Amino acid sequence: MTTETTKREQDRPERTPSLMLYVVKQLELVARARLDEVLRPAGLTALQYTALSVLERRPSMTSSDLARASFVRAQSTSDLVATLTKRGLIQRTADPANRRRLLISLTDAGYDVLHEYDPQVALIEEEMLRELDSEQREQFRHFLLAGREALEHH
Amino acid sequence: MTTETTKREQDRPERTPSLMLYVVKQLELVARARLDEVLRPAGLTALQYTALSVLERRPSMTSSDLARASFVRAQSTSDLVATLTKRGLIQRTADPANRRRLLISLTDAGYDVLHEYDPQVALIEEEMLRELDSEQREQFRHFLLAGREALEHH
DNA sequence: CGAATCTCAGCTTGACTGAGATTG
DNA sequence: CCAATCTCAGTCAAGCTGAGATTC
Repeated sequence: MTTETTKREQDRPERTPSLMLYVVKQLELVARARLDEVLRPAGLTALQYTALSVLERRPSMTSSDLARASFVRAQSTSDLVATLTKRGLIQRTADPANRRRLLISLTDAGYDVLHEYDPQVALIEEEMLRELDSEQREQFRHFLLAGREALEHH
Repeated sequence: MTTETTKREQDRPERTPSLMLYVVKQLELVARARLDEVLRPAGLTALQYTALSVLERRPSMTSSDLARASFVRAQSTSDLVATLTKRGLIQRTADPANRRRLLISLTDAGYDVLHEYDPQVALIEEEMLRELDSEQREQFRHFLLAGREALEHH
């Protein structure tokens, strides 16, 4: 037991208010839990749903592109891509200009399942922003994007 | 090949600007990557560091409390607690008032390693908030906390 | 040859579920 | 008896590294 050597409370300096880094993490945790809950009937995880919506926004990505957009290694997306391909939600076709690239795109089924959940996902988003007027929402978005930009470039 | 049945771009409605839910996730991803990078020399993950700082803020938690604070099951923290205990960063002592509760607290070593990284963690935080003045930082914090609150209570 | 991409194999972390023991 | 806690065992998801093949 090391109790004898434990600093007493009053020997320890006060800690600053909880880090915003930590609050960001908590918000993401709660949001993902809510997303998973809504998507469970479709047999989709929040990660898979996010991948589909990234693909819709930026069609004709390779899995490497998808990985970079998600800040992970290219190898890590292979299971994800395999699963979504097997379920017929995405399709891969060789890039005619560069045969080592396999371009991924949404199938109609992928497009449909993605938008089937739009209303419920929008509801979660709306709930998160409930207290905020439209000006505050724009500020919030700006703060989040600025933080991401600032940390992204090493 | 399902190319024949793929909807053409112009048949698909425009998608709304990217979800804030998604931007929150990206910010968290980048921030965690930066934290892991800084903590690597200490052999600590961002998760472990976060657990230590939660424990400092709210001493004498049980692993169940810690789990609740992190929105995970109590069983999921067992490896984390075991690892930190083995490394001598936390200690567990029976609650005299309730012998089935094992109270977790930081050891001096845990306290020291936690604060050894304060400056570097504060730098990441500062970098994330670089563009924001103090009023904006308060707003940002408020937005994050309000979002967490709103989503938390189902 | 070098850089980028894709694939395969194996590993690690951190969640999860379920069952059982103990305590209040 | 019930609820909460802790522990153990097994599973699963999603990252990682490393190696090898292919293509530009």
